Amino acid sequence: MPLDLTNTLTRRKERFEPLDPGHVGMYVCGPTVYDTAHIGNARPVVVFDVLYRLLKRLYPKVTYVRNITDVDDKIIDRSRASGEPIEALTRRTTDLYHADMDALNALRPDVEPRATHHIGHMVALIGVLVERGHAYAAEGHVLFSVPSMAEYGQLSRRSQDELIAGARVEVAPYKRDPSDFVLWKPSREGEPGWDSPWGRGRPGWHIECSAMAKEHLGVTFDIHGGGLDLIFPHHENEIAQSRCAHHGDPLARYWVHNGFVTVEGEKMSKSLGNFFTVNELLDEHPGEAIRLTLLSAHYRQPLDFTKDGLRQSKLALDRWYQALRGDPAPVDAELPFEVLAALEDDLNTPLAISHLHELATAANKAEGAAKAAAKGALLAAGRELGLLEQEPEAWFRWAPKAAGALSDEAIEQAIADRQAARKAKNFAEADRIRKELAEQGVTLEDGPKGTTWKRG
RNA sequence: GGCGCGGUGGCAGAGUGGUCAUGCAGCGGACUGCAAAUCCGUGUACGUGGGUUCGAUUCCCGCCCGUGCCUCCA
Repeated sequence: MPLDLTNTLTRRKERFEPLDPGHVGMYVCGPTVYDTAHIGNARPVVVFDVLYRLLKRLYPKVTYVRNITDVDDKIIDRSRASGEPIEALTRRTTDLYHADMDALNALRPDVEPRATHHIGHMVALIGVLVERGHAYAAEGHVLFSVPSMAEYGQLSRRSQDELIAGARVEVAPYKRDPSDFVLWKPSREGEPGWDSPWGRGRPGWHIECSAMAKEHLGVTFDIHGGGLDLIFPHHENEIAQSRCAHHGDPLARYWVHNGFVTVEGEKMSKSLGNFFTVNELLDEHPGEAIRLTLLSAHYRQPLDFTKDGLRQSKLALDRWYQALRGDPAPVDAELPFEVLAALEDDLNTPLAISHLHELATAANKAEGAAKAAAKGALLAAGRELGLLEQEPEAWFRWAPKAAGALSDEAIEQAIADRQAARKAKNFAEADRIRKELAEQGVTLEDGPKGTTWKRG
């Protein structure tokens, strides 16, 4: 089965054909490490993690590159405001980012280049652009000359006239054209800076991705991903820089963009107070529930992130883990065809999820060897989505961080007491214990093989 | 203003030119000491007005509503 992806370049769903079927390259724009990741940052991570897993299944080798932007004005501002040195700030937020994304079961990329480790490549790239007349130096800055590239605007479908008409913000005096953008800017005393032919300074935002993508994936590679909002100006400018430096060769062949996240129907913003960091969500919700919520809408659709959505995701996972409970499922089962087909059709994760529900129903109904096989199929399907990666019992024992939850031992003891009461037909006492546990968020399930329990 | 996306049953959310999404919630049943979990059954859904068609939620046009981007925000 072939893979189809919606390519922003053509605005159409296209058959994915890698340059080299033996080795697929993918670049996704990563975080600027100045603050903890919020739920909007997590969506592309999870979406492209699903794509990465799928590509690894379909092709013998995949190189997934996701950068860390560790030089940026926001970092400088934050450091200045808090007094935390830049190195400490970027290291701390990078570590937290890793921990948070790990908790969402996102695989680490194969390469995670840091902008500060690629300044030399950026300077070299800028040098080529200046040499070829696509960039010019002015007042310590180096600017990309947008009018020098006839095809500028293809990805975002903007004509240069529109750009100029839309450039209402104040235009820096050193710009020859209002749409020109910064490749290199001067650093003042106390700001991070590197020596360059244009004086001590630091790179503009877009150039790092051009430089690092070239370094780790070559001039032209297969897939470039990121959030919808990056189409313009970031990706448009990356394309301009890279193509003009590389004799017009394409940068990426497939551009894949995920939709935005809103929270309870509103755009997420700090002023509205609906700004959720992944880290604080993880205190109250299992990582897999957050991940499933992010995958419950198609990646190109807007996603409204809600408490109720999280609750539903938790219930869905409860259902699947319930189906896996008991005798362990075989871990080497084949991925069910319909799940693979859903993912290959432009990463249709909601459809894949509906198949997981059907697989769970089938597993619940089956008996004996057929049950084991059905559980294996469900497990394989879940794992393909980066879900169902823990033991069912561990899942059901999960407790929110803040909860003064009963210990597992206390619960087990209460269950034993209740069993004794039940055996003595003292159902009033048995029900009292069950009610008491229920008030602590613990649900009991009496089965033929004894009583099992779960939190939440 | 320019470019774009979307309006599906109580909720979430796929999809399709002509019998089924799926899950949650609800209702009924089986199972259970009672529950929980599980299973079975259960719903005149596709913003609106036209058009194309034997037939449109699905294609085309208009309208209404919502929403995103327009220089450093994933």
